[in-house]
Amino acid sequence: MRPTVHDIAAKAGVSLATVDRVLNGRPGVRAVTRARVEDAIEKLGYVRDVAAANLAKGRVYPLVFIIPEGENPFMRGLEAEVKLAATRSSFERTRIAAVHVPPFDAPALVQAIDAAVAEGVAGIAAVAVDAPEVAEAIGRARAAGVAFVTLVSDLAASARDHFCGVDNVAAGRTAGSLMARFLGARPGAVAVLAGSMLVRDHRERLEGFAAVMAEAFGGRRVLDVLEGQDEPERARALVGACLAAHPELAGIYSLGAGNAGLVAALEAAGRGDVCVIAHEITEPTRRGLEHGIIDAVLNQDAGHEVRSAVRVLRAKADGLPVIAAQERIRIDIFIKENLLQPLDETGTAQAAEA
Amino acid sequence: MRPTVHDIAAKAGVSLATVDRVLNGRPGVRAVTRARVEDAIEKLGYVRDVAAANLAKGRVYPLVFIIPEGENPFMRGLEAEVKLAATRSSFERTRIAAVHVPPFDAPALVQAIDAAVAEGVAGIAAVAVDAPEVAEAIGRARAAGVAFVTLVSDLAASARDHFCGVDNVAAGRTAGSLMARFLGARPGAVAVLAGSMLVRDHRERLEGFAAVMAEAFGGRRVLDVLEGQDEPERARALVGACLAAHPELAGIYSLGAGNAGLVAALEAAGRGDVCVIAHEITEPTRRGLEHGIIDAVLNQDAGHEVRSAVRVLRAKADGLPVIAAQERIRIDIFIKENLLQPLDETGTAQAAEA
DNA sequence: AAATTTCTGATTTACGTACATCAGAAATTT
DNA sequence: AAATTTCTGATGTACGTAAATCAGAAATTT
Repeated sequence: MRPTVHDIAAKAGVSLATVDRVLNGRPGVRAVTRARVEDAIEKLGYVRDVAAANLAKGRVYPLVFIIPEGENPFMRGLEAEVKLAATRSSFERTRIAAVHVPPFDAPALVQAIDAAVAEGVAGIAAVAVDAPEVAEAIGRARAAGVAFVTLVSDLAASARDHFCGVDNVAAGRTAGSLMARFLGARPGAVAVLAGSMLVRDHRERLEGFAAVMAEAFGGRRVLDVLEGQDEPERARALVGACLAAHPELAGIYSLGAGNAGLVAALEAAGRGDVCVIAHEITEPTRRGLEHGIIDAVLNQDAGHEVRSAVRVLRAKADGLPVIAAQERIRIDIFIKENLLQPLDETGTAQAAEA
Repeated sequence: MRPTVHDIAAKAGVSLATVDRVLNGRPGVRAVTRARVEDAIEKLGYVRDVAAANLAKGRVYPLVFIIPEGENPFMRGLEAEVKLAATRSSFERTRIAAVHVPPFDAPALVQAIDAAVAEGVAGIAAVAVDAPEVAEAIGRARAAGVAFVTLVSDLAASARDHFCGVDNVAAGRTAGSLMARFLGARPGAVAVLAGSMLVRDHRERLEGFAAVMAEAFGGRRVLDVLEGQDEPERARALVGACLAAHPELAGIYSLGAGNAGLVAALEAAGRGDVCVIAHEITEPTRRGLEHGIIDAVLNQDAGHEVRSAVRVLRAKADGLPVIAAQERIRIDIFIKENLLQPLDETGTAQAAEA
C-alpha cells in the first residue's frame, strides 16, 4: 500500500497537522521539524494522492477555448474535442467552456479574450490571429493572472504562456520531402493552395515546403500561392484555373482548408496523376485519400492538442512547471494504407483487426 | 456544481442507502422505487465521481506484463513504458508488475502465465508467442477469472480478451505502398529482412507487403526472406551477403528488429541509394533516418499500447465493455522531417518550436 | 389477523487529503 | 521569572462515494 500522511506523521513523530503544514508550505513549522518531516516523506517515498487532494480541495478551474466559427472541418473537429474534454472535465475539477469568434478577425478575438478575463476564468486557449492588438489583449489577460495558450496557430512567443500545436515549418518540410520523393525524376512545377498568408501557420508551412523544393534535384518550380480563404468554392475555382493553365503540373500542396473544393477540381479535370499532399484528416481529405486523389495527408491530432492545452493551463494556473517534451504535438503522416476507419457516433467500433 | 448521490436521494425522495443500491446494482429495491431513482439520475444528469468512488472502494488491480528479455530495443522501450505506467499506477488503484521471459519461448511464457494466475493477479498482458500451448495457458487464466490481453504480437483471436497492437497486415501494406512510391519506375528487386517467420506479427507484415509489391507496376520481385532472429550481427551478415549477391537491389524492407546490423551493412557497402523501410523508432532506426540510410520508419507507440492494455485489463476485470475504437493503435509513419527529437532522461525538453 | 419475508430509511465508518480551530508546549523576548 | 511570541498537537469537518448495520415499514404468505 502507498504511504499516507498518517504514515509520515508516525515516522516523523509529529502530528498530522504538522505534516499538512509541511506538505502545503504553510507557516508555523520550525526548520528542524520541517526537515524531519521531509526526511520521512523522502524515506517513505510518499506521493500525494491527487484524487483525494482534489476531492478535499473542491477547487475548480474555469477554462475557456476560443475557436473560429465557420465550416472549416478541422476547426469543427477541434470544437468537438473541446466538447469531449468538457464532459470529462468535471472529473478533473475543471470547467471547460467554448466560445466562437469569426475566423481571421482580430478585434473579435480581442473582445472574446477581454470578456473571458472579466468573467474571471483561470485560463484561456485560443486559435490566435497574429496581430499586435491580440498580443496586447493576451498581455492584459496574463497581467490579470489568467494563463494563456495559443492553439494550432501561434503568435509572438513572448505574449503567451505556451503554444499547443505542431512545428509548422517542419510540417512544410515534411510535405516537401514527401512530394519530392513521390515525384522522383518526374518533371513539372508544383502549386500551393493556402487559406491566407495572413495566418502564421500557413506562412510557416509554405516556408518549410519552399525550402525543400528549392533543395530537391536542383530546384523544382513552385507556382505563386493560391489563396482560397479556406473556402471550398474558391479553392475549386482557383485549382481548376491553375490545372487548365498548367497542363504539365506535377503536384499540389494544400496547406490550409477548403480541400473539398480541391478534390472536386481534380476530379472534374480528371487529373488523378497529380501528386497531392494536404493537411488534416477530415471528411474530404479522407475521401480523397481513399479514392487516390490525395496521396498523403499530414495531420495534427486535435484531441492531443486540446488535452495538452488543458494540462498546460491547469499547470500554469497552479504555478507549476510544464514538461515541454511531454506536450509536443506530432505531425502524423497518413497515406491510404495506414488510414484508420473513422469512429462511428457511438464510439462502438468496427473491428481493429480480424 | 455536479449533482451528487445526495441530490439524487433528495430528488427521488429516498435515502442514500437506496440510491447506493440502485447505483451499484445491489438487491433490495422494489422495481417502482428503482425506476424513481433511475429517473432522478437521468434528470439530474448524474455521473459518478470515479475518483471519489475509487477512493472509497480502495480496490486495487494487480496486473502483470510479461515481456521478452534480450536486447531488442523496441522491447526495452516497451518495458520502460510499463515501468512508467507502474509509477503512475498507484493513482489509478492499479499495481503493475513486469516479468521477463526468453523471446520466442512458448514453454517459458506458459510458465509465466500460470505463475501469475497462481499469484492471484486481476489481469495479464503478454507479448504472445503463437503456439497452441500458449493458447491453452491463456484459456486456463481466463477460466480462473483473470483478464488477458496480447501485446504487440497476437495469437488466435478466441484465446484472449483483446489485442493491444497494430494491424500488422495494414502495416505491411503501408510499407509496400511507400516503397512502391519511393522507387517509382526504378527497376530492381526488393529484399525483406525479418526476425523469424514463427511470430505472427512478422508473418502478417510480410503478407501485406508482398501483396502490394505484387500489385505495383505489374509486380516487383521480392527476394527470399532473410531471417535475422532480431539479432544485429546476423542481420548485418545476411544483408551484407544479399547486397553483394544483388547489385541491382532497389529496396529493403526490415519488418523486425536487428536494425543496427542492417544500417551497418548498408554503410559498409556504401549503398545509400537503396530504399530502406524499417519498423519502430529506436536508436539505430533514428540514426538511420537522420543519416539518410533509412527512408521511412513505421512505428507503433509503445506508450499507447501499454496504456491501452491497462485500460482494457481494468475494464475486463470489472466486467465493463471495451470501446474498441478508442483502443485502436495507429501505425505512425516517420521520415527524417517529422521525426521529433528524443526526450532526455529527465523529461525536460529541447524546445518544440522557436 | 398474525407471522413472515422483502424492502427501505437512517446512521455510521471509511478512503486520503485539505483546512480550520483551539489549547498547550516550547522558544524567545522583556 | 514573567510575558510574549512562535510552534506543535489534538481534534473535527469536509469532499463524494462505498459499504455495512439495524430498525422499521410495507408487502406477502399462512
